[in-house]
Amino acid sequence: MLLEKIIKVLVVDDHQLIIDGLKSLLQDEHDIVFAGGANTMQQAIDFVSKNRVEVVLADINMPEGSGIETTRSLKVIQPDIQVLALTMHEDINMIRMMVEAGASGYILKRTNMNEVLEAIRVVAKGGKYLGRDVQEILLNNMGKSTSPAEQIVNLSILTQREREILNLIAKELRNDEIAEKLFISERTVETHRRNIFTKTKTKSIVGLIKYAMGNGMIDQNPS
Amino acid sequence: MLLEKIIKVLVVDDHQLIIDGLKSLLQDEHDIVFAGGANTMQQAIDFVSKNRVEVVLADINMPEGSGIETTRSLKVIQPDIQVLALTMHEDINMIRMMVEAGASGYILKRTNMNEVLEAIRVVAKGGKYLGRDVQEILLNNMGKSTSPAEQIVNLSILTQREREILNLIAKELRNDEIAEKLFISERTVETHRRNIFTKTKTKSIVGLIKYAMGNGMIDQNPS
DNA sequence: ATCAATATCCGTGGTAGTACGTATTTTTAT
DNA sequence: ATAAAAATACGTACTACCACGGATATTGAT
Repeated sequence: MLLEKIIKVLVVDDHQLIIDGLKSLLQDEHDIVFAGGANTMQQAIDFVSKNRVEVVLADINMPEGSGIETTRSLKVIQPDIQVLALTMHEDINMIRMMVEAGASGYILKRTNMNEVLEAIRVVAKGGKYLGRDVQEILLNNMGKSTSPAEQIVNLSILTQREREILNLIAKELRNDEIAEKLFISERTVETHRRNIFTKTKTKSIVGLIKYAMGNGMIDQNPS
Repeated sequence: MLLEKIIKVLVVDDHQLIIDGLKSLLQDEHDIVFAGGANTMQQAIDFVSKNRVEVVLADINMPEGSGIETTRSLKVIQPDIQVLALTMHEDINMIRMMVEAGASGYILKRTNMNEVLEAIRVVAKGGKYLGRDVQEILLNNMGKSTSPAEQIVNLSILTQREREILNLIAKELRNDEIAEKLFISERTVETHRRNIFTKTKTKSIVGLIKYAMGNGMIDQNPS
């Protein structure tokens, strides 16, 4: 192509190794350049504030801060930036929410590099890209949830307090221990707990923990 | 160096993207060659049966089959093979178990590529390598568990039945539902459950699910 | 032949979480 | 200024899970 523009890509992933790997892969392409890497959502926001990039290739399952919020922030800073979500988990709701938040594409880590390159080129031109497997998931789950509107609103994000409590639940604290720690009544903890279940559309702790781990909502570290 | 031998490396990871990334990175090194990639433990075993490799760089948190068993199998097929465990999770017990199973090194995905290359070279020479952060974790957790011997024996692996039940627990079935499904008494399920807790050294479902997800013991897929 | 591991089962009692409904205060957004 | 969202709190009844201690049948290894 004649007037091809070089696509500057920022890679966001909490695993440095993956950044290194993608850097190496992107460097082999003539029309794409690795602009930088970020290990946290905050670093990504900082980078985008100071440097112009066309595409952000971001793992959205990261400990601090959801990919949804970050995507919104990035779009505010640079409205024409294209966010390409990269994730291990094939969560139907997450896909919907990311698209809603302004992501231009969604691909799974199990896809190969060619597809990632294709996706980068498509979104850089302003197009939308959903990985083949993602499309399948979407098709297979058609109608499996209530109307997108209300659902996305509810699911979107837990409040700060709810996050805090979710993390303590994940640390295996009992309700009474959480109550003591936060200087609130055990009843309040119960209420928060119920709201967390409702918002995450989970019905048991098992489901909640899987959801939370899958969405990087809790720190894996024992501490 | 003069008589440097080329190190052939097999990369095992369920995410094709990571294999692609590591391939690209390894290709830049003069003394290392990317021999192949495998997406499952079985593929890895097949590959090693047919091809000679010096080092297996493997993500041990994969859905089907634990990294421990696979490491043992690989060492049986090619006793002088060096297994380098690569993982996201910094689980003290997993580290112990992998080392016990014959792994030559253990590094976290959040380390950078230089360390990975260093690790590959060290283990290829027959040395042992533990990532800096892994060493820290080991130091910080000194004495936090009982004598290694008994612990590893107990922890090693769940029985088939226990795995089965663990998976049903992870699917959010209640004890009575599991009992019904497996045509056994609810009491039996409770007993298995107790044994699973004991073996995994977890004390609550929350801990158990985190452990199981971290060690790839359960299928993430909803199905 | 015997031991260890696995898988099965029971009782009894205790505890933590769950469902449901309701309500007040504080903060935030318009 | 007013409405909506968030955080706080209570009661009552119910259920699932957990702790403990025991028991038996089956299998496989030595």
